[in-house]
Amino acid sequence: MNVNLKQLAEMLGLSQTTVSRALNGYPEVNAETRQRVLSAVRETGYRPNRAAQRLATGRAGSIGLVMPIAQGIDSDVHFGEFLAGLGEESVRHDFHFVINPSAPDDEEATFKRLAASGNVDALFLAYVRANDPRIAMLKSLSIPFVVHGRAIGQPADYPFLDVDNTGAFHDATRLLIQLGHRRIALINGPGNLTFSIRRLKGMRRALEENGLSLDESLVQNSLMTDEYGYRAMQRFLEQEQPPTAVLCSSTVIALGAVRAINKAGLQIGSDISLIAHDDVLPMLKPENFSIPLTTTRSSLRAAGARIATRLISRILKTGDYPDQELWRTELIIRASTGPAPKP
Amino acid sequence: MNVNLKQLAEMLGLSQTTVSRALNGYPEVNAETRQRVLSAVRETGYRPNRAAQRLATGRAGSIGLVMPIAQGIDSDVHFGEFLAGLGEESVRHDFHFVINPSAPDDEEATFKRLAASGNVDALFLAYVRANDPRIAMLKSLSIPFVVHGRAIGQPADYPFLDVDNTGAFHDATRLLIQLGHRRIALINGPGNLTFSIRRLKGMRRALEENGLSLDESLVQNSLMTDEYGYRAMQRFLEQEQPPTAVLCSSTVIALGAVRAINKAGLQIGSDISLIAHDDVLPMLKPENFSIPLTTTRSSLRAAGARIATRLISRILKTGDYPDQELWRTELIIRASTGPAPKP
DNA sequence: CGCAAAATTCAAAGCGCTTTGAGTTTTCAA
DNA sequence: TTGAAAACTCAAAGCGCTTTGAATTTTGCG
Repeated sequence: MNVNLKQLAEMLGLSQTTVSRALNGYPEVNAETRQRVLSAVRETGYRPNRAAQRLATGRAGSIGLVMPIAQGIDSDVHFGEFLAGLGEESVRHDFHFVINPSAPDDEEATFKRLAASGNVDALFLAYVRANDPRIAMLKSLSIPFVVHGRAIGQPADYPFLDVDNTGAFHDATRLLIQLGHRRIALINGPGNLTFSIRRLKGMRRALEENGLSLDESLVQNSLMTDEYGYRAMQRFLEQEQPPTAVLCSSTVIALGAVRAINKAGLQIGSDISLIAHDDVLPMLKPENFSIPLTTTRSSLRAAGARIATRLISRILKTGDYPDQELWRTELIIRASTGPAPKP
Repeated sequence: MNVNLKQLAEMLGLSQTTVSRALNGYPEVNAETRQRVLSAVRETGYRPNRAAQRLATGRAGSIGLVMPIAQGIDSDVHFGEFLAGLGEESVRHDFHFVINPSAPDDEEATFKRLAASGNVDALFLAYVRANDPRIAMLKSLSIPFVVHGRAIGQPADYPFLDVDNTGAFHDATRLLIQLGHRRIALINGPGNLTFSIRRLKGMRRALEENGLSLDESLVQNSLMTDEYGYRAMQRFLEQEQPPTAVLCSSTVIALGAVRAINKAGLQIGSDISLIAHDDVLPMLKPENFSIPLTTTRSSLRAAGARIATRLISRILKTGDYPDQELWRTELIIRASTGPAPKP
């Protein structure tokens, strides 16, 4: 049914060597010969056997993901969305995944095992923590990797793709201040993850630049779920001096926050302003909220695709991508932000 | 660094054949010899080269997923959770994934391509639609597959794992009727998916068994998101004769429904009862709702793991699992259900 | 004991691809 | 025209495993 290289070469009256070279873009093949090969491929539907390629080249043709099974992360919407981007791009290059779920305390061992197994030729790390020991470990592993995020408290001398979280929340906070808000709350992601830390930092910086200081009682760290968003917002609103504005680290959190605000009988955009970070989840669009949300935006799916591209190009040694990227976010104004209410 | 079969065999003074057989559980190896081999493996940390195995056996060692990128499905929490189960189990057997995102109208072609590529030796299908043509296509493909769900309107003569959706919603509805409810609403998943169809059917049957009939205006089909749950519930409550109970096809939907109910100033469990289907999403536990939810429960992650087990056992021709499984759900009573309010 | 049968073990042939090192043919300046 | 360099093409050797078919050793029974 399926032809293999040998048969293809025979049909063309060429050697396997030449055909293989023609296919893999080697320069020492006559242009005309290459055309003949290519059109034969089209006719026969020839597809190289990946296992043979892998064996011959020593490349595994797959990327290792360690999927954290810590509570609330694994089946996180955010992770799924990221995965979609990664998958979309990988499949284009015929790359596989090895998804390795792992408990947090076993992650380092899992990475090592994965790298040693020879089953993957690149690794991917996400959910970076403050001074993440896993990065040093990855560096020692002599296998390409890209980190989604950046550590804190250690030199950024490794390949990463990160979103400018500090900048995003700095800009969002500044906007709120310009609108007259003075008490601003933050419903953040888990406190040990660097993106949460940086978002808080951006917020704090903007406050300080305007002579304001952060009220720690208006900061909440937790998993980014609707439920936590709801509870946090409710707690904030129960304070003697409730905030007039709130930042949410995800639209999923915003979902709960909005619910609490509505329940309290307050009007979003006038009584209280809300800005959420938008990962561009197709299932939760900020413009579909009853009051469309002002957001800082950065597509998680695009990030996944980009990381796949970079990893694959590194493996195949093609193309030339920057080793470190910091994506700026866009601040998009919708109806959930407005001037601070008169006291 | 890493030993290979040849070296291992040399160390042991055996032939590659014998070592290979010892490792793969062939019977014609002396028990003592096998022990020697096994302990040598432990000492050297020998791991067979998967690419070579794949080439030699013709098995790809991976499972193909077609990840729908239709709006609202791809990065669906439910899909992520399922994936976690699948991944957890696969990695245990050193199996890979080929995740192939695909637009709905291109899915059949994607499956075919995947099967023909030789890159996968089993396929997996989810999000089954009423008279799903993809099943016939899978049957024609001569590659093992398991369907998550079941079609409707064609013989169930293929391997599947399904949840008894009809039974689940039948039982839930019956409970509500026993509690005195007469007007019961349903916020369902997409109307073209079979699990939605069966849930409606279960509900309808329970109603009819009790001399009641379904009010079509109390049924809503849509993506299973918070937002749709909210809107549907709101619409129901605006009716002249609002329902006194509602069934939700997912806890995610329940999230929105609860929000709408609260907003309307109604009390869950007394003014209105709610039962949701619980996929056991770690991020959204029914017992954590402000009013804990009564649910029909069936773990999506467990389903993923089970499907992986079955597929792998089929590929390796080990073990012996049933070809068709229908999982019953549990009906768990919590505080969101109560007697119908007096009219 | 002797010999056929059963129990082990082995050498060698692939699996389908890449790549090395060696031709063979063309091209082009002298 | 000629010879060296440039441009192509090729045969063959792996990559590390499984598996076939044969060889060797043990076992069991007359």
